[in-house]
Amino acid sequence: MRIRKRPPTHPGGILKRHYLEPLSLTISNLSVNLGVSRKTLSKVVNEHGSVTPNMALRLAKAFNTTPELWLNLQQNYDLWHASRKSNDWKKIEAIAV
Amino acid sequence: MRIRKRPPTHPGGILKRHYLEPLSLTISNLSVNLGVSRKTLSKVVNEHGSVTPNMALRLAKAFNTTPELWLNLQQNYDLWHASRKSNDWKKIEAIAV
DNA sequence: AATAAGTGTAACCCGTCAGGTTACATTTTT
DNA sequence: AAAAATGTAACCTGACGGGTTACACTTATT
Repeated sequence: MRIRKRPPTHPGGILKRHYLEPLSLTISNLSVNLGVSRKTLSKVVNEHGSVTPNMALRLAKAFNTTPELWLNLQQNYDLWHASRKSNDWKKIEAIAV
Repeated sequence: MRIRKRPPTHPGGILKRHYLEPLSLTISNLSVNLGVSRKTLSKVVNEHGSVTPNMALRLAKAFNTTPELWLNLQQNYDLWHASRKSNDWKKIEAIAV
């Protein structure tokens, strides 16, 4: 499988650069729109929090995207970090078919 | 966005029907191969546990698949259930562009 | 029939994380 | 200068991943 050297973009970065900034939306403002706490949204935007399925649904509604867009970004991010966190999985032998 | 009426297949179901049974692999057996506890694997197979990024890496190694295969199944499953769990997100208004 | 293997799951432990509220100090706008 | 926005700490609750041990039940296997 392909292993990137650089970490995949965190969904918070996309949210910030492609939505908040172009639309002049503040975190406080958007948090109200999304119906989540300012803290929760801030954590996501600053890449200290994850886009959960529930959050993905909210972002999708707010920005007319699919929830999968956000979840895929998060998934790639999580997968990359999981593959670095430990190396145990690398030693697993393929089941003979 | 598309809303399925029936819940997406849990990755555990795929694992069971497409890998364990055809290969006559037991849960105990595979759990050793994957390097996880029998309990953890049993929960996944019986759809009472999730495929985490770490587990996805293990399954991918064992069965020569991509980790994304397993994570996407889990993602679809989680998203479907999240969309049913509450309806708050449905009331969110799209940000005017 | 008897033994062995596989299984589901409960009880218990631990650590992590989502998400909320409140509060404070700092930065950015207006 | 005054107002708004922000990052983040402290604290709480609830959920969940993952591990071990143990028990009862089912399925093979001998």
